[in-house]
Amino acid sequence: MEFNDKIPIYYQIKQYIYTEIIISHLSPGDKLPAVRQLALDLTVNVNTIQRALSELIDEGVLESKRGKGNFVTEDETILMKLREKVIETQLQHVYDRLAELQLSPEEMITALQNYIAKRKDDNHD
Amino acid sequence: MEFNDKIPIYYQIKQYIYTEIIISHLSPGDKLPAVRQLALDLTVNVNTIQRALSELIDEGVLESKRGKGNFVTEDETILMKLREKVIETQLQHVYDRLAELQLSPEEMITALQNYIAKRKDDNHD
DNA sequence: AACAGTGTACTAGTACGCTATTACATTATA
DNA sequence: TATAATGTAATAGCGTACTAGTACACTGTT
Repeated sequence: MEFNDKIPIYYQIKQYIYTEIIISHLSPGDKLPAVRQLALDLTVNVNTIQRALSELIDEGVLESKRGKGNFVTEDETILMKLREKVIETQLQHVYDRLAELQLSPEEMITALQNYIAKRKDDNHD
Repeated sequence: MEFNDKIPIYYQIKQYIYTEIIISHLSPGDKLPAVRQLALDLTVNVNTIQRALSELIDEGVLESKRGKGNFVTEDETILMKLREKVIETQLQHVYDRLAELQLSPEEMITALQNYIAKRKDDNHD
């Protein structure tokens, strides 16, 4: 896994787990890989994994069962809003930044459309 | 100025200066406030300002004149591409993140449109 | 009961970003 | 020429992120 060196690794791991849940690679009640295994997979230290997981546990996204493992919560009210919340955070970020650069909402839409079109031309995907 | 504590302050200051140039609060050849003044304005240490400025100087966006001050470059080729480059970086970021979340390009557009509509409803601006 | 697999906690050490402070170099000005 | 204003450099100290290593607590299995 590639990490952005401007943002704490534990924070990026949180985003990664959000993603895994949102795209249903992890489902409610699923057991996560063991912390030592995650550390190997992501080539970071166990403590860094633990830092990320403990925050997710505090948020109620994960549940920890000592001796058993970490599990995706089965609390529907939390999971239902997760996708919407994560996506909205991204949109808010790009909106705020482009607004700083004095783009109008209409210009933001066309800028994104043009960017997507350009990617297709460049065989960017 | 408010800083995101997940990203280095010097890096956010770079973004701030990019913005000031792009929206023409700073024009080619303009003198920046003195480093000590900037430090006061942004309530950070002079060294942190210096860290940001030295990278902008390396990039050719600013020019340093010892004893005189720091100035926006008059090199048109650099400034011409600055706006496009900064905006594209933002679009790339949101595109990549939403693609991770398995949104199609079409869904990204409508998601942004809906977000903008929602902001208007909420009197968000 | 013993063992393996799990999460959790703690310590020590390294690196980096930031602050505070001091000093120095260059330029313009009084 | 002296002084003020500028950028530049260097040091020391602090907090946090990360790593490495060790130990402990709980659970399930043999």
